[in-house]
Amino acid sequence: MIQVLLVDDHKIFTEGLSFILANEADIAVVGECQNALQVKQLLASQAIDVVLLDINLGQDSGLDLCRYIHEHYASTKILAISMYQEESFISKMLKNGASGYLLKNTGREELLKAIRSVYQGGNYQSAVVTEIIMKGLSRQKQQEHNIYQLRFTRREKEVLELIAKGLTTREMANVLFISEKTVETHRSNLLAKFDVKNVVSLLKVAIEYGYVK
Amino acid sequence: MIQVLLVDDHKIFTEGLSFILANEADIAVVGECQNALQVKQLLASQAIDVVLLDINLGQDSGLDLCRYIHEHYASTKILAISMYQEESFISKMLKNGASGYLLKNTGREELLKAIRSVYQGGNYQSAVVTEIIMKGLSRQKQQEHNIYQLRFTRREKEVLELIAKGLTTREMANVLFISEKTVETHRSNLLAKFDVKNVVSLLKVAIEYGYVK
DNA sequence: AAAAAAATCAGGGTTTACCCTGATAAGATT
DNA sequence: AATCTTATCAGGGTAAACCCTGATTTTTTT
Repeated sequence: MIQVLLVDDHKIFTEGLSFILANEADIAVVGECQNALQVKQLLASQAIDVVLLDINLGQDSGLDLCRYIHEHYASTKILAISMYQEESFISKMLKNGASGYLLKNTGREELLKAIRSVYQGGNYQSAVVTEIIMKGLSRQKQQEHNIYQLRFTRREKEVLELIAKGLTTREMANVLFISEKTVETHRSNLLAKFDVKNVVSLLKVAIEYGYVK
Repeated sequence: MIQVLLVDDHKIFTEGLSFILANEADIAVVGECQNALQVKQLLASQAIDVVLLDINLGQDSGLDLCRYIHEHYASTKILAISMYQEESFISKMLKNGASGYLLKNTGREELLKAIRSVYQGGNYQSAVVTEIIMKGLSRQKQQEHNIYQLRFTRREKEVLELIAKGLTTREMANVLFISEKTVETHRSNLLAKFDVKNVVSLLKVAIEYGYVK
């Protein structure tokens, strides 16, 4: 009997999955969680074989939770579920210990196949996901400037957020207790990293790629 | 028997719903659609009582589809489902003919209640949604400056879009064949209407409220 | 220990954004 | 006919953004 835990902040989704899985003789849903805390508590009290984990857990980070589970419960397999087919998400989840990545637009059959596959120690990626990863890999080789894998320093993130709040250079300098010149440097670096020429474009791209909300 | 149609581009979600609803004696799921075209075709061939409609249909706009259904099949009730609790989304859906709005984090019980309620000609809003709408309404009354009902002139819309593309005043002037001063006037009017003090905030608010994508 | 990355700041410059007042003219509305 | 809205443009100013070069110190990585 495969002990399965469902994790998604959308209750109706986990309930739906629960109904789907209820029909399978070899699968038992032992819990449905809406947030990271619930998951940690449940894992502490009970052995779980497979966790169906949504990346987007509202407040909590599905990524962090994924790593947590993988580190603390090595034998528990994780199947990431997401509606986003961004390559960055997928590769991050896989790096953080997920044995598979499913999109929410996959069907019941594939879900069942994936659960059984990872339970037996294997991996499972849907065809679509595999394709995306492949494309990502080849893209990485070709073009150096990949906006999905930009890395920012602590300060750059802070400045980006303050820019998004509409603060001017002077205001940011006051908030961060650094000189205006330093703020300008960080902003300038951000513009270069995003390959844009003014803050308006910066903000737009940053929102578009989820770096700020 | 309530004839229900499920519309969501995430197959696994509609399948989950389908399983949930299968247990109810008075409800029959007569179809699951992943896009607008499928919905239109199915509606043309079959009478539907209630459509569970996700706002986010990938390519297609759930909003437009909502209006389409409401206009062409007046007796068909629409229950909007979304993971977003933005007041703008909710009110837009309700304006476009939805009889109710559910968040994806509502449970099975509430879903069933909502379906039966709208089927009988009523409306249904979950407590959370009601609260959000109320807040929105009271906000409208209190503060005269209601960002949701701002009206823009043709030029203002054009300038806003160009700003969002990151163009400078000069570039906009060239594109629109008007003087820089005129562009400045339009931009200035936009800043005033949105009640912000620079283009960065302008863009952010405009994106937030759906005036630009 | 050495190298790389990150954070800090400055001078000095150009460009763009932003603000205010004021004005004209065409088109829509009442 | 009178009014309102929209679109157009100008002068003249301040503030902010943006660019380039160059530099020091701290932190992190190798």
